[in-house]
Amino acid sequence: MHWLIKSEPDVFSIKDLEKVKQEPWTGVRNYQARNFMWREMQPGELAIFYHSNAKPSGAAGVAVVASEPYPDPTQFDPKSEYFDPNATEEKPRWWLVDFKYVATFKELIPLESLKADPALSEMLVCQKGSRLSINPVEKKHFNRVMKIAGLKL
DNA sequence: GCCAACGTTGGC
DNA sequence: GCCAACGTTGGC
Repeated sequence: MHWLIKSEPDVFSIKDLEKVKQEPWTGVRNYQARNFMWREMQPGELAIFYHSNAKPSGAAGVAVVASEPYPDPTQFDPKSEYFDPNATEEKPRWWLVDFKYVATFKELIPLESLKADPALSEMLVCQKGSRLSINPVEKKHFNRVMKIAGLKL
């Protein structure tokens, strides 16, 4: 499976990922998104790195799943904004994987362009009201975005 | 188990 | 900053 992961570039951008090389995807507090990381992602699977809440928002690059799932450490940290008082070390509630940097697109592909492409009309991120921070992406959609970006992996 | 109230996401 | 969409919470 391929994926799309959203991040606000003001908080953590594709450039930040390039700098640190690898990053634990902390702070996901949505069960659907968690389940994708916990139960479905396999190391080596590729993800479109998407900039949300940006000017403009859009597909910015590519990352790769770089770990097995493990408990999100921020859920146990009372000082973290992602602290969850209902989570325990014995029974963690939130799981994550690491992502490793793969590539940055020469130019960001704005959401507007993705939406304008008939080949991507069914891609989740193009749907109205799509809020999920981690989306599964069909291979044909992933390949299409790579083609638009002029990227050969 | 229903649903109103509330909170968050994210495009614009 | 606005607001549509939609997830979560909590009273009943």
